Amino acid sequence: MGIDALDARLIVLLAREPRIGVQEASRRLGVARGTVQARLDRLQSNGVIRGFGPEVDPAALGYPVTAFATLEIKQGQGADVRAHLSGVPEVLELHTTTGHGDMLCRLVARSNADLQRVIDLVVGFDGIVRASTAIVMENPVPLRIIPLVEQAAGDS
Amino acid sequence: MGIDALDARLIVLLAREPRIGVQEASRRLGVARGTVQARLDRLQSNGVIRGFGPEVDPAALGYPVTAFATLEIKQGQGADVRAHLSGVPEVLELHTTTGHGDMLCRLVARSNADLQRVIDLVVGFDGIVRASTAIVMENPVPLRIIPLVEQAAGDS
DNA sequence: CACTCACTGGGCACTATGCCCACCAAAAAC
DNA sequence: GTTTTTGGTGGGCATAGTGCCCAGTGAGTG
Repeated sequence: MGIDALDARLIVLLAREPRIGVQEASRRLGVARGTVQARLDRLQSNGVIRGFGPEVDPAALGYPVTAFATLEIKQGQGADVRAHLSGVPEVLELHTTTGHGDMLCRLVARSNADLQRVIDLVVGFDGIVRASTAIVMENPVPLRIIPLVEQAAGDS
Repeated sequence: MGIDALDARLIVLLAREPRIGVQEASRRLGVARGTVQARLDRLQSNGVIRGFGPEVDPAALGYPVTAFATLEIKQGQGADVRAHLSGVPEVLELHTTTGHGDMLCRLVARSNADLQRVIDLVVGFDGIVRASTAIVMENPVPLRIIPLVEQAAGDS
């Protein structure tokens, strides 16, 4: 576990220009193609790189509203709630957490009005005691990984 | 704006097996290669597909702890706080929200102990009045988009 | 009816891929 | 101090995919 500077440069390069292939990457990094191939294989079998799936923008799909909901769960109902929420397409991710709530989930909706429908879908379930929702207004830092990769490479 | 069933099948296919190319995709979908190419181009220029960057697992980088922090900001300090947080690599994303807090950010750390360091980094800034942190224990629903894509295709 | 638009199926040159190999240097093991 | 791994280099190879072109067709629209 751990990553060196070349790994980091490779990941950053792929993050910035995903369309380039192994050949082009080897040229940009100034190393042999075989090296890039070996690094990529290792990073993927390591699990550092999970895959290269398409990044889909919910807004472009017609779901421009994002919200985070903190849920409080009735004791022992965790599994049922998980199953229920995983069946709701508008629930993009779900975490169980410490702290005031028991779960935190990310929601999307077609509009603020539609968010009401989604929230009703989410909390309209027996195991959920209470929900508090925060609507996202701006997203000054979109989900990113590059700075972390660079830091992980720097002090490893 | 909107997506049809073929678009959805293409996105789902790419999400499940990102390594396949246009050729293979056209075979799987039973359409001509040119069609897949045209659809892909359209989805990308639409912004529906933002890109195909590598999905990096912070845990595999040595950051297995994830947390969400709700921040309360001093009036008029929003911009400064944004700039400060975007300079912290462990801040993976940042949103401004309605509700009790003013901002919500996703953090990662090397350990629970290290999380203390990260939180100090984050809140050790003038504009931040208060922070409450929820540590993620489990992630029953990892960030996903497929169900939403399928729904968007179904009722469009 | 004419027109546009998306899809088809084919062809083309070019390039990348996956997979070999021998060779080399630095680090690790003995 | 010598031997063995390990990781990188640079090259070659057949296969396959890419980007890009075209003419033809069928559906939907004005």
